[in-house]
Amino acid sequence: MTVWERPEPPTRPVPLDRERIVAAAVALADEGGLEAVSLRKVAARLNAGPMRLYGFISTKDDLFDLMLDEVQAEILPGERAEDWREALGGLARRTREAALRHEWLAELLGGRPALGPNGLALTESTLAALDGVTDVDTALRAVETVSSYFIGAIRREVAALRAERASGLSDREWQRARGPHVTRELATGRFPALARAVHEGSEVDAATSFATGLEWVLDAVAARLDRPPA
Amino acid sequence: MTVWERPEPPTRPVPLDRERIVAAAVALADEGGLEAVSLRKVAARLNAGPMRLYGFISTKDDLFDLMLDEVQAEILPGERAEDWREALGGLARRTREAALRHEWLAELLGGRPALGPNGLALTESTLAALDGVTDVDTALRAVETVSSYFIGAIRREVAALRAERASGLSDREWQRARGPHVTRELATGRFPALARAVHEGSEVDAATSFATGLEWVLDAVAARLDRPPA
DNA sequence: CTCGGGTCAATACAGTGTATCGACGCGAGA
DNA sequence: TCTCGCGTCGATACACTGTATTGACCCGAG
Repeated sequence: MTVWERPEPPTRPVPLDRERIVAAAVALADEGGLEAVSLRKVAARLNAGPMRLYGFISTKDDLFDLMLDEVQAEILPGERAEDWREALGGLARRTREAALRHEWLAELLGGRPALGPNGLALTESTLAALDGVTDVDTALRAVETVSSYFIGAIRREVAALRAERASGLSDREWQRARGPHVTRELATGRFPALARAVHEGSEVDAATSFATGLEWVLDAVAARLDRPPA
Repeated sequence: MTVWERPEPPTRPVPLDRERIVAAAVALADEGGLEAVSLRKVAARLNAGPMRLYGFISTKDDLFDLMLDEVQAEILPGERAEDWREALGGLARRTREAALRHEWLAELLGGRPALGPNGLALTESTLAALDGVTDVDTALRAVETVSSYFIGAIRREVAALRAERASGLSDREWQRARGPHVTRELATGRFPALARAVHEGSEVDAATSFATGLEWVLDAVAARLDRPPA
């Protein structure tokens, strides 16, 4: 049998692993949001059939868990934080920055327990920064409170960002009255306090708003760390 | 033509309105979570075809907006709050309670601007409680900070609740080590601070954990209200 | 050289959101 | 009273989703 008669050996499938899968999914989400991530599209990016993925994940939620853990690697602190305040504040700031790079992160944050390796490492490093500063219970409470704050804040910020983008309005216009509908509602006089806030409030950018709230919460933690728990 | 020959007049379609649609959607979500809400199923509950809904909403997200506004009605304060602290704290507590009644609320909270009538009324009443207590800017910052806190906290709590339920583990077991996987990870010794926290931390129920963090944040707000802004 | 096992993908299925379109009942005008 | 147009409703259709099943096919062991 000559070469010409023998068929070309079938192209072996591209080797796959979770890393590659997650990378493809993250890329897809960065481009089109979480809803753009479908098993078919992820597989297509890897020149594979959709069913191939089920060797590495067993459900689509698994993929989201992996994606969350993946970006949490970006949030890990560079070097050991100097003090607890820097550790907690840094965690909040770095999470926010990651969420601005990957807006879909806001949808996942707090929505599922983060028990992947990076998620655990993140909790570990945060708790470690509070070691020796207080008792375990207060430390846990502190981490929970700060985490709750920045999860909520990031969520709100990203939601506002998207709404603004979807409305096509400028930054300023949107922040002022949140589109024609709210402007109209305010004009009815049924929401005087809200109207005053919108008209008299000075516009602050999201970054400083986030930072301000964060400082408040960190101050609250500091107040509890100073005295022993009641 | 006798009666027998004339066909029965066609059953006129059930009159529909947004209220009915939203009620059906909320009921569906209460039973099976947000993902159980499909336009087909909502319509089926109302003895209507799916397309019928498009006269009242123009997209599925619209339906979510309406659902969010609907439950926000449950969060509206009964009577005018005594002081700002009661107003902000009450808002947080009532939101949490609503989220425990409607777990799907956690998925929506903070995910979209709440500009429906009840959402606006909620913001109005909250801002009104701060009227005269501080300047507009500080009031806005206070509302944002507290809102961020409880949105994040509720999200975390509901997520934990669901994970626990899905794992089939008991309350205690789960809270202790979050399932076999984390137990194994902790045993490796790579997460000493986390391990200490899990083993030495006293278990607190979600309600008091929420309340504690809330008090901290409210204290932080109080501290800023006392002195004029820097 | 053959056969068994395991891997991969094609097919299938039930379900989704939404666009299109055809039929049909009702109200207005003759 | 008849008719016509309009507007409303739902059947159908489409592109897509996550996932179960199944069948083909390659590799390595006997």
